[in-house]
Amino acid sequence: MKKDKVMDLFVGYLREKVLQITKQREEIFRCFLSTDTHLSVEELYSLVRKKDPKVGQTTVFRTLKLLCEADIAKEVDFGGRVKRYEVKYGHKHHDHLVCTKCGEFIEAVDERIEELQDKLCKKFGFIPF
Amino acid sequence: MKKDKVMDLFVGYLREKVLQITKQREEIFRCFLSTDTHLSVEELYSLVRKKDPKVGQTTVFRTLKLLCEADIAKEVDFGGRVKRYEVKYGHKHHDHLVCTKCGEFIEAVDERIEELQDKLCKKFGFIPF
DNA sequence: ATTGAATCTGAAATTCAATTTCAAAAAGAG
DNA sequence: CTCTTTTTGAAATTGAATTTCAGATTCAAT
Repeated sequence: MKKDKVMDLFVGYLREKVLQITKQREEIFRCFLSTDTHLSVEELYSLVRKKDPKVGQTTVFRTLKLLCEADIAKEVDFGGRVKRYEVKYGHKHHDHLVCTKCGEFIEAVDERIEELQDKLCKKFGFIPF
Repeated sequence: MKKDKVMDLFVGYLREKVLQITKQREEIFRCFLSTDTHLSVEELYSLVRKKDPKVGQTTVFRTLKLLCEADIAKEVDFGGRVKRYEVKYGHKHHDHLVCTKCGEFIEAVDERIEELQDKLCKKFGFIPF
C-alpha cells in the first residue's frame, strides 16, 4: 500500500534531520494522509484531537511544517487568511479554481497548461512548485 | 491620458454607490495608480503619508477595498501573510512566478496559457479573475 | 537501571496584518 | 445656520501564525 511508502519517506526525512519519530508525529501524519481535503492547521488539529485529545495545536503546526519540508505536504493558498495544506506525495502538480465569493474550489489537471507552466518557469529560472 | 479614464471609472463607481469623492480618496487613488508595483496596505499608506501625513491607514485600507470593487485594483496573493494590490484597470490578466524562498516575483503573460485557463474556467463554470 | 544531555511537547504569550469600533470632523440637505 | 448623514482616523479588536519556555520524554552512555 502506498501509505507505507509515504511513511518511509517521513521516517527517512526525520532520520536525516536527526529528529525523533514520536507518537504525536505519527498520529498527525496519519490523520493528515487520511484525508484528501485541503486542511488548515485548525482543521487537522480537530481531527488529531479525536484520536488523541492530548496533542497540542502547536505540535500539529510544527509537524505540518516538517511534512512540507519532507515534500509530503504542500501549502496551498486560497484567497483567505488561513493557510491550507494538501497531500503532495503521489499527486501530480495541478491548479485550483477558487471561487472568490464563497471559497469553493476544484482541482484541475490540464496537461497542456502544465507543460506551458513548466516552460514558463524554465524560461525565467524558476522551478515549478 | 489614461489616468483620467481610470479616475472617471472611480468617480463613476463612487457616484453609483452614493459615496463621496473626498480629498483622501483622491490622494490614495493617485498614489496607488502612480506605482506599478504590488503594494501592501502598509506600503501604500507610507506613500500617501508623504503627500498628506494626516491620512490614516484605515482610510487607505478602505479605499483600496473600494478600488477593488470598482475593478481598478486587484488583490494578489503571493505566499506571504500580507495582501498586495496591483492595478487591474488597463492590465491584461497574467500570472505571477513567485520565489518560495525570497518572495521575488515576475509577471508573465503567456497567451497560450491564458487561453487554456479561460477554457478551463469555462469548463467548470468559473469566471477568470 | 541511572544519569545527564538533548529533544519534544503544549499551554500560554506574542506578533502582526486585517478589520471593526466609535467619537469627532466634514459634507450635504433643507 | 441646523440637522442628518457620511467620512475619517486613532485606538481597540480579532484571528491565525509563530515563538517562548518550563516540564515531559527520549536517547546515549555508563
